[in-house]
Amino acid sequence: MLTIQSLREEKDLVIRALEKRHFDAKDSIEQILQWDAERRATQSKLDDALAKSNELSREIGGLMREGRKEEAEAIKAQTATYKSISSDLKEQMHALEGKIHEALCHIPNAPHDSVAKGRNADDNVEVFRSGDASTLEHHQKPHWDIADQCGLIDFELGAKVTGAGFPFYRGKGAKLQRGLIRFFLEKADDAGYEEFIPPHMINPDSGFGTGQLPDKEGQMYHMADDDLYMIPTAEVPLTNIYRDVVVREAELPIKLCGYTPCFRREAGSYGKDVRGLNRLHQFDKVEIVQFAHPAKSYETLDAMVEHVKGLLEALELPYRILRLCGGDMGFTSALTYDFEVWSAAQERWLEVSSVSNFETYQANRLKCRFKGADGKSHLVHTLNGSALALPRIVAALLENHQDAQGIRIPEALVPYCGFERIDF
RNA sequence: GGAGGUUUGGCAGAGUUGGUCGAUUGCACCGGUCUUGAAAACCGGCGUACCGCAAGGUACCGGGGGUUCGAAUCCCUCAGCCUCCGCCA
Repeated sequence: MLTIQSLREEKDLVIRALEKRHFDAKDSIEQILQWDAERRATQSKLDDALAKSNELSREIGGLMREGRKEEAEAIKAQTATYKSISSDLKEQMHALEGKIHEALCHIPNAPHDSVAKGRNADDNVEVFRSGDASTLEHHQKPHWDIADQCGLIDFELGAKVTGAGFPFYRGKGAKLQRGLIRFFLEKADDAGYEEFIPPHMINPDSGFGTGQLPDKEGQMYHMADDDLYMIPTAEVPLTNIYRDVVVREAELPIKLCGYTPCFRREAGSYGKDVRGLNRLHQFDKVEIVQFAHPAKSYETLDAMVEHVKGLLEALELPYRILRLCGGDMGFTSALTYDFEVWSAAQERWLEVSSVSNFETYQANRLKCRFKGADGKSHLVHTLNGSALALPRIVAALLENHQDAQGIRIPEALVPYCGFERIDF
């Protein structure tokens, strides 16, 4: 969430930035600042009342030690008024803090200067394109037909055992999956990201830390008995490693990566969006996460974008990079680049990665700070990106690299898969 | 799942017959003296957050709640860790 300091210091800037999301924050920010002023005034009064009763208690302590019981009793009588004053003030404080917190939670991150205003995906700005995004003239089969014909992925079996959106990968389909995961992890390792295998369930505190809660509660699978959520992305456990942690400035940037399955309820999706591998309830992803110095986080973002580009180049897939407009950006992000690969048979772009800088928005919730040269604590900037999400990559590989006889595995991937082709 | 123990500042570790305890001490860390430099020794400093222009004040001894004029110290509750038993890949 936004820091109260940023609202105090640069309210107008924040309001103007949020307009790019078509989010009118003016009233709620004014309200928050008013509550904040009340809160501070209340705290002063509360502190005074507590100071007074602490003082009386010390006096009583002194008198009791000296055995002057009656005098002590007399002072005791005075404490009652301060006690009721301070308990009233405490209540007011908590109420105000609660309201401020609640209101802050409902304001999305302020977009970076470079973010366009825009309403939806149509207003995203294409900043880079690579490869030939044309339609295949012959043998163009959508990936679900190929997956079925070659026995790579069994959607019906998944539907029987679990439900729609939980496919089985089998044979070369499973090996391709495993090969891609290894390929992505090795590349992340080469780039200096430390590998983690995190838990696949998280508690509510972690969900709050990265911003899934309370905003996206309905998108996660929830285990009611234990109050745990299935992770929607490795971002959540990886980023929460540094919840309530003060790091040394010299440690930054901290680079983590991890492979996990991801679980999403995808409530409200339908039609061609969910056909085949386009949208699943469980999918595999390698995620990269960085904790960066605020002065350097946009360099870091650029480096992460370059890393993802390198992966897509190696897989020889046509892709483009979009800078998301205000209206299409996630709630917690300040700047997001989406990567989309071309699906030759579907003739559409499929999102395979989203690389974002959250600036201090997550760090403020996480309370992840570093001690600066000035001796003071500062919030870090957090960033993350998919590198990469598997299903749509598999879809694009199957569709774009098909010929009359089958599928060609890109050279870079062959050592990880152990085969060069998948024959029809 | 059952029984017992435990949870204190970056780490280690005092303090639990409630009363100048936000907390002894050691290590680590920072500054200084000494030294050509370093080590050692000695001296000083050293938790976090909030309120306040400041002086200063308030809160925090796993989380939450309670008793009390007053709680790290007592009670309840939840969680983590350790030991034993049970169950189990």
